[in-house]
Amino acid sequence: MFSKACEYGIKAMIYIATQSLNHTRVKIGDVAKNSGSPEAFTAKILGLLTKHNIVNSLKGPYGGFEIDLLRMKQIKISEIVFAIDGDSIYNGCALGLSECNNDKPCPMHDRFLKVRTELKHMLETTTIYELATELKSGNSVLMK
Amino acid sequence: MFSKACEYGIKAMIYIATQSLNHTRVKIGDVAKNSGSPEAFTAKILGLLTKHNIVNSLKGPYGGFEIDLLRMKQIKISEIVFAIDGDSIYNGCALGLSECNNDKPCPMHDRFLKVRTELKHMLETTTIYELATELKSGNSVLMK
DNA sequence: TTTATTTAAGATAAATTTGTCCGAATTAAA
DNA sequence: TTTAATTCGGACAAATTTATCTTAAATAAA
Repeated sequence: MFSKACEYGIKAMIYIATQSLNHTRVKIGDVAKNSGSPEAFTAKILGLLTKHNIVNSLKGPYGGFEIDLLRMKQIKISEIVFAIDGDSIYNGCALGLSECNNDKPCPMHDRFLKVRTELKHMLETTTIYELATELKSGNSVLMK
Repeated sequence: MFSKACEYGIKAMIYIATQSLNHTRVKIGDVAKNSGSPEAFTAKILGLLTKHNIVNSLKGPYGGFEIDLLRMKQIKISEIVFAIDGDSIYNGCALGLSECNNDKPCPMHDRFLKVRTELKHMLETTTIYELATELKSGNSVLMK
């Protein structure tokens, strides 16, 4: 469904958020370790998210990643997915047609639209804050 | 969402079905041309679907691919997806955790389950026959 | 039986995604 | 100002997916 890059990005964001709730800034090594993702690859993805102002980074000693509380309540999972995977998940045709719309739909268009609308709605109404608080309270886990 | 292999497989099946409705057996070249997919790759995927008894093939002159009418009404899109992409789309965790379930859910588990259940239901209730008749009647198109 | 036509199967190649490595830039503290 | 710790950026490498090519096997017709 999502690319690996996207999975790592979301997991990293959730972990950083849980730590930011404690006012703790985290280094990339911590992020990788606590989200069960490869460090160098996760670093690259966080660089991308930093550029998109989805997460905040500071270089040097005592540096690392953080998300401020206000921002954390605004950021929807859809923004992370969009920054990493683009809009293919929202607009791509199920059968890969480059032009697939209500006028000239692929055979699965209508049926697929319903599923995707629900997916989109879910991603657009779920915040990093929600997922982070649920994780923190032990209602979910980040690692297998 | 689906792999390219899966997209090609579904499109090929729909096209073959429209021709089988006319009692016309089709060669791989026709399939590729009329479904807008690469010929050799589509051939390989149809080989896989043939092994799974999802489509019927005949070698030699006047050979090609066909689906009999009865079978066409039984085959669900889910079977094609499963034959090509496996069950990852149904069982894979949104965040890639190897063990993600109700007991130890990833942070997106519940929200994702809802979307996936709908996707699964859609794939399990749509037959090749339905998609082929809709295509044949001009309600949809296979090529951009 | 020979020939032409078709799918089958496996080797190979190209493209994309996933992943690592290393040096540069930044910055806090000594 | 020097040093150490950190992210940043780009080159590189590995793995997977996508795609092609070539030869074999099957089969219908002449």
